[in-house]
Amino acid sequence: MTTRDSTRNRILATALSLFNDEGIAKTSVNRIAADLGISSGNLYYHFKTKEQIAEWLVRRFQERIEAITTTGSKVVALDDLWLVLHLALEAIQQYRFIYRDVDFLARASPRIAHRLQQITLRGIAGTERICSELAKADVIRASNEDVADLAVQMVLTATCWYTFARVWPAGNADADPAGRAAYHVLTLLTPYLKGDARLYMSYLRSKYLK
Amino acid sequence: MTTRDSTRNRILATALSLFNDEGIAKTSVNRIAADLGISSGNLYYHFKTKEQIAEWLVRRFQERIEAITTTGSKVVALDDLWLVLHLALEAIQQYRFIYRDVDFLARASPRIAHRLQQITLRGIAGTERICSELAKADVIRASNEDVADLAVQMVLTATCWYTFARVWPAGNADADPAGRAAYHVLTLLTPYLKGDARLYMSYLRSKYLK
DNA sequence: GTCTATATGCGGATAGAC
DNA sequence: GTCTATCCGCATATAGAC
Repeated sequence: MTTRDSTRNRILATALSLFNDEGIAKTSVNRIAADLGISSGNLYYHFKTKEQIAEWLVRRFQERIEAITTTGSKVVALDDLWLVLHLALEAIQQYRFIYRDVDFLARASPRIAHRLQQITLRGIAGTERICSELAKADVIRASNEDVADLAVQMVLTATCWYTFARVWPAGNADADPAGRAAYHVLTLLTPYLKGDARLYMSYLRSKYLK
Repeated sequence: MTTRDSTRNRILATALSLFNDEGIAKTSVNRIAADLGISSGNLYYHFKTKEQIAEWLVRRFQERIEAITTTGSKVVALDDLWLVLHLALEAIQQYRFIYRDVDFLARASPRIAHRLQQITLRGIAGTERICSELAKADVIRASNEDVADLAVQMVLTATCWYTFARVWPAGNADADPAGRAAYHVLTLLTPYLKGDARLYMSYLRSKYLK
């Protein structure tokens, strides 16, 4: 690993942290450099613009999300969905600036906008696949149409959760935010659940709603 | 009406339009003044800061939303919910900068953050009331717990819809965006619907999904 | 109420030395 | 690769004339 790679990564790490904590709009390139202890001239050597930094972070997020949603393991129980959801929501939380500042990002660069749309479409497709496997495994009872609607709703909830939590006081204070978020996404399945899957949901409810 | 009020209102109108079109972060006070054809000095006479402009817009939004959700008319059919939803989503669309830049706004001022939380809580409470009336009227079959979850999901979807549509290609291109959004919120009720309410949903589906 | 003029500072970005 | 120095432009905000 060359020194150059290392600095690049440290820039990305510091930027991610600042973007998450202060918001992209309020984070200046100078600030990133200062926090990292390097000169802004040096930073500009590695990234020509702030948008370029953001784009690389989005790219990393995409890789991570797609690694999660394309694991081809079989889905036969609610727990399998729970795991995937949890991993995805952890990633979303670690890169939470993305969905908090979606509008800013999409405006800043058409390439980022396109990448975000890709992520959404693949997320919905992956979720749809998982749900229809759950239907096949008799965990839920749902038509193809139901499953399609469900997948959209689940992805919407997952991606918007941390933003929504900001305006819903009951939604944030929590030791395990990703778990709480995953619970809320799973709640969408409630009316479709069959048999013991209902019991599992009750267990999750008791765990996440005090 | 004095001249002062008129200018104030024109500032708010221009600011709203620019916030919606360009985003708050990218809209400078100078730009608002320029678009309006007044000097920035004049604008500062009316509003000390950009946040103050935003706060007044949020206040107006709140008044409008609360006027919608506190209309005490009886809810006996899906159509009653449809109307309320449509009005709320039209308001959300007209003030769409609010939920697009929620994070920015909440950071900019604790008072705005608090106001947004108020709006959310009252929105959820109002939605819950409507849903339980629908249950009483036998339009849907849902427990109190179901209704509580449902209300949160509906408000989340309604408030985040226009943001989500930005990353979901299938969600935006539409002649009647508020109608489309309302349809998606109503979809959450699908599994709970009884009897002819199902037919009504089918009708909406055919109308909004081509 | 409204304007012009201006102070002040910060963020983005580059040049050139080491 | 990294630093220092620096330029440019824009945004916020104020002072004072009309």
